[in-house]
Amino acid sequence: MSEPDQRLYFLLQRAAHRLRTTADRRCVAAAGITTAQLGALFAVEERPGITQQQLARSLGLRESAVTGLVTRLTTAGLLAKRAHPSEHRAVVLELTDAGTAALDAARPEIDRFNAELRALLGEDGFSRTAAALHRIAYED
Amino acid sequence: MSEPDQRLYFLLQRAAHRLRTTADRRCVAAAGITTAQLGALFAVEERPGITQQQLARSLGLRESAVTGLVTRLTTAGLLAKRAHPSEHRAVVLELTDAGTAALDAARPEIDRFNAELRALLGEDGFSRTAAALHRIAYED
DNA sequence: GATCCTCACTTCAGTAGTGAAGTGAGAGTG
DNA sequence: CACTCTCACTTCACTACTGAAGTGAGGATC
Repeated sequence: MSEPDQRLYFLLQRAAHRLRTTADRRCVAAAGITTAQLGALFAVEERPGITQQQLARSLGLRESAVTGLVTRLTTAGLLAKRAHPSEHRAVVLELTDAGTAALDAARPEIDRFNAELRALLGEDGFSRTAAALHRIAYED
Repeated sequence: MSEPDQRLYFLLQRAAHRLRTTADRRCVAAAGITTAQLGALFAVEERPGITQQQLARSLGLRESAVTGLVTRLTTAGLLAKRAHPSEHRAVVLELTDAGTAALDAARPEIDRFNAELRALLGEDGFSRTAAALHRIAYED
């Protein structure tokens, strides 16, 4: 047994990058969208009428990143922007039918992906890792 | 106790993204480079004379990504490209003095960062998480 | 000696993000 | 009624990736 790699930061980036590229490939093949776009669609599904600002907070991104993401999704016809009823600056987001369809097409693929991850780490390792990542992601 | 978040993939991306942005900010403040660039400098320090192809493999990136990364680092004067003695296509990478200096300036900052992570997760959580991430990053 | 092949590296278009600066309609204030 | 302020959202320059296609000097083949 060699000593374990102590640079958790680089390990985390490596793992995240590897997972992202393979998940993106599979997700694009299954539904024509990336996992970043999928995350946005999930958030809108969960909270229809969400604003871009709220979406940014929910995804942990800056508003400028969301502007680009939403632009790509509306251009692709998966998301619709409408004026907010009371807040003149705000925009209200909703899934189109195509957006719902893409979500449905992607769901089994990402479920499979998560299941593979669970099998790789084992039940215990999976939940322990999830807890640690949750702590890192949402600390404070 | 609410049920734990089961979507490990999104959790991992969230955690990686959050860590990356804060680490990048601190690393840029301390040494004027990003953590991606720091990773490349580390790899070259560890194996002077490495080729771009080997660097790509070592970082888990495509060669096209390394072309850009190396270009930015040579432009910044932190890395030097030389012709490979025997392989006419290959390029040999070495740290400049400024590169070594940047590495030295960044090292305490990333050590501090890792220490904070270790404190956040606890000794056990840290090593268990590192093991899980290692499995994900280097599976097969 | 011309021809083909190999394969590090490069280039290009696209996605995905930061962070700083800008925009502009509506609310609040005098 | 003009005047400023607020603040979602946008824009811009940049870093950082992928994946597919291109480049070109040197070795192999005939």
